[in-house]
Amino acid sequence: MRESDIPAIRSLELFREMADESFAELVRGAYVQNFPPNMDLILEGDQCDFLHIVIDGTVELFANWSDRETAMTILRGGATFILAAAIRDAPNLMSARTLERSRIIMLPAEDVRLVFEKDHAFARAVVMELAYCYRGVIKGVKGLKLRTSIERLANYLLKSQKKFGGASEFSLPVEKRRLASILGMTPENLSRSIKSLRPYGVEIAGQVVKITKPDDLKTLAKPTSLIDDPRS
Amino acid sequence: MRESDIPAIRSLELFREMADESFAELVRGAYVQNFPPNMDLILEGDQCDFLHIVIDGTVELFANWSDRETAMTILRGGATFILAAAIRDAPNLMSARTLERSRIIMLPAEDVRLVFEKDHAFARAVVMELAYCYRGVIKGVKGLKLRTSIERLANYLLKSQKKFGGASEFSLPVEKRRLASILGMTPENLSRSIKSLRPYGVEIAGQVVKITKPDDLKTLAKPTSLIDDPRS
DNA sequence: CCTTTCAATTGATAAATGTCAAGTGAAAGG
DNA sequence: CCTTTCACTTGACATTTATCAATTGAAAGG
Repeated sequence: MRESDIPAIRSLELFREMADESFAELVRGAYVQNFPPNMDLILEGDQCDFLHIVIDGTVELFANWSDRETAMTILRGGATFILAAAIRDAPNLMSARTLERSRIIMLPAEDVRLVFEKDHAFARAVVMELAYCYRGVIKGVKGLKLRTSIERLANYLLKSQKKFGGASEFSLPVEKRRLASILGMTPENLSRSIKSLRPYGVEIAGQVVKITKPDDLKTLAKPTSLIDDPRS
Repeated sequence: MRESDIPAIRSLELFREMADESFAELVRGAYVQNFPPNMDLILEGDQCDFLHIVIDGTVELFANWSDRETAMTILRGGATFILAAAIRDAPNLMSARTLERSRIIMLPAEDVRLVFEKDHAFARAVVMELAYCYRGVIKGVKGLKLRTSIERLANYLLKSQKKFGGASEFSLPVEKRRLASILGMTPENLSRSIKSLRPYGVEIAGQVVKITKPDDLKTLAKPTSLIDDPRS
């Protein structure tokens, strides 16, 4: 791995507070690698050998069952994945692939467990990260079970808008078919759902989203921090 | 709290390995209380003041949005809840109520965070528990997104059967309407789904489930450890 | 610049799931 | 023992969502 990657890793929340010595031990066995788009990184069911961290690019976590596939989440710079499996030394519950060319750190899971045993600050950070991820998934389940697909889409758009600083126009950061899968619907239905949001001031042309009546959209979406706010 | 409760708590995985001193500190501020059935314990959105542990009885975690409600999970003796919120000092994402008369330990969340800072063995146990819960929810999402409601029911029945030692006859441990909500369907649809499993050797009379053709049922359910095995 | 490819869309249809309105039946309470 | 209550069931129907089959359109590659 490049020396120049180290400060970027160190500054991630997961590694920020740990002792220099522990960090060195973690980084010693680390790989950093560039992957082309659409490259499989991890296969569901495999033993978890590395904790992965996305430095740059985009990674999709997905799962299969009986000829079906669903996107679980999409990760970007700074996100870790397969932390729970690495810590518990358990098989991966999800597969992972790159969507764009991506730069990824791989820390041997065994090193992670060893350092985790020794360094309390790291253990603390792991707990915080895991609790954060857990809460994220719970919010996802609430959305899936309590909302229709149109409501999920409406809330997704409002969330994206917020992420882009509230601009009334922004660009979808994922292909629509992946977005459909994330939201738990088919691409065909996403198309139709988008159309059905037109009366609420949503215009989507290609990747460009324009929200002209945010208040009307909010009336439909009824966003709540307990589902839609990624922090807290 | 009663002296007699202490060994039971101590023997839970979460507290088994921690130092005596830390355990004493945790237990000092703890409450143990008996609640009648159908008693609200926690309200979604409230700040999290206590880590809860079910000693005896049954607790339902559920969530509401816009006049809708869904059951998230059902907990029995030994289970902890609201751990992630307690650790992160964040608002509860789910509400909780007792289903039966239940005996519950409540540990002040602040004590949990304090002891967590000091006692590495406890921190380690918290991480293991959180990672376990995280993986449980991920399995739930996979079931919801990859399976139809009949497939979810079939797998639920097989899982229950396993829990009861593989007996061909056992009793449903929850009301059907709650089971329906857990599985993400309406009570009406659960009734019909049960009927549609009759060709696969499933007979349900009242609470009593009889599985006469487990192999046929498995062919339909296609259980996989990556969704249906609670451990690993 | 043309061709190819493939995501996205659209329409028609089917399947899954939810809603509403009655009924049934078993358990709890008087 | 009777009444009441309420979970559960059933049937009819509505809605939501998925599937299948074309078609469009934009981006990538020769």
